[in-house]
Amino acid sequence: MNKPSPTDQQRPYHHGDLRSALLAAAEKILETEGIQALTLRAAARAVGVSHTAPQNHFDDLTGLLSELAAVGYQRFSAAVQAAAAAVAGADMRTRNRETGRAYVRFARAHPGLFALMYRSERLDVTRPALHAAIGLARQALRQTTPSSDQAAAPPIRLAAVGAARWALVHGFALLLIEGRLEGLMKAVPGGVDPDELLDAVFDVVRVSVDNPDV
Amino acid sequence: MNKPSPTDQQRPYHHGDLRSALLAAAEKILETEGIQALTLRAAARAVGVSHTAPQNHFDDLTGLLSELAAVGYQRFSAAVQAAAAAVAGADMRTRNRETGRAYVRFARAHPGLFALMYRSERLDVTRPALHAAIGLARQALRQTTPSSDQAAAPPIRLAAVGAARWALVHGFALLLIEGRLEGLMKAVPGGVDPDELLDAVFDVVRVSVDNPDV
DNA sequence: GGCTACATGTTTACGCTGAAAACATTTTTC
DNA sequence: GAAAAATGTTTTCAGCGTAAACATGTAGCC
Repeated sequence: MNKPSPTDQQRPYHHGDLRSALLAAAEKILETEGIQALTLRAAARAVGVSHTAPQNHFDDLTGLLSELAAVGYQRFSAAVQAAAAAVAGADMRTRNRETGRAYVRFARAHPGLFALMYRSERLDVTRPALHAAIGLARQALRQTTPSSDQAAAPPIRLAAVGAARWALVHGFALLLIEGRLEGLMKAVPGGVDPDELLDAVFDVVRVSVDNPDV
Repeated sequence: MNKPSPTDQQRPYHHGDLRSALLAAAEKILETEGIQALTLRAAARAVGVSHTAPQNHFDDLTGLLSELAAVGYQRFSAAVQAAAAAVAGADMRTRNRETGRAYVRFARAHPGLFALMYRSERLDVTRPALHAAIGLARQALRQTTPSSDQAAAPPIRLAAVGAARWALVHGFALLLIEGRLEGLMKAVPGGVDPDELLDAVFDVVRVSVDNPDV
């Protein structure tokens, strides 16, 4: 009805790349204002589009969050893989430490995104993009624990090694970004930063299929 | 205005113990329908009270969630402490394993509550009840890692031991209740249940201030 | 070139939610 | 026994997710 006035010629009816713009805006909101502020309408507002426009690209809020999580998993996989590649020749202990560092580094750099990625109640894992991205991440992580040196251990022990490494790093990352390690870190005379603490954790932990303990 | 008719004499104007009733209803909703269904109004409906009545006891939604989390921390502390007490005489490795089992057992028994307890964006940690309950839990966990045998190790190593144990068990619990360990568990021929996997994790992990590795 | 299908945005509308404000009913306190 | 406080209710408002109807631009097809 309204013909475009000279001042709003800038904005054509079609955005051009609304999907990407919405994802970028959503990530920004997630990292600056928290996940409770990340709404469909807020993302639409940030891009300057009507509040139902996102539905065309993501169906509903779960869709937007899932696609955003998929982006997160892709970046996460790339980061882990790059870290693993950088120490490809080293022994397994070094490789695991380096990928663990990358894991925690990612969580610290994108705390909101990382938390979203592991908040399954808001995600739809059957979405193709998310499903694929999670598979990619799984693959990136698994390649770092090939246990090529300890081939024929009991399967449950191999599974336990994988679970232990994952749990250790994942738990550390989550506790860290939730601020739960603050007390522990401040209790050390002189203070410790997260990187130092993580290194110390690696120094203090041994994960092996042939653990001599019982 | 309306005098009570014979049929609703049952419900006096004052509930009697609305606060407790709301907390119980909230927990039930949390565990059966998930955290996104846990609203002030839903809790009020479940108890059969006006939708603003909860405000008198919890101010707002953050208040309700925080008080519920406090209840969770209290129960959690009791469970961990009971587990520790049951093996009070044993060596440290046994004590840590047993408290770790209790940690994971609690998370599995109350997955919604456990997730809420570590979802800080919805909680107000300055609430006295929650603050106190978290302190209690910290204390219950700390008493299991006194490292009485390794007294004079570098402080950062002691901190790392605590962080490592916590991260390992916490990460395991979270990955487990989010279903992220399903693949790992199914990959083991014959199948594994979470308890077995956790035991295997403990078998495979060694945490010590004097780790000989480097 | 023109016409039709489709993709992409907008407007409108509805029910749910959190929350504040004004009010009603008990209980407690002095 | 009256005043004050605690506890519930009713009313109201704005923000949210989502569906439906509609508008506008794009792309394929003849």
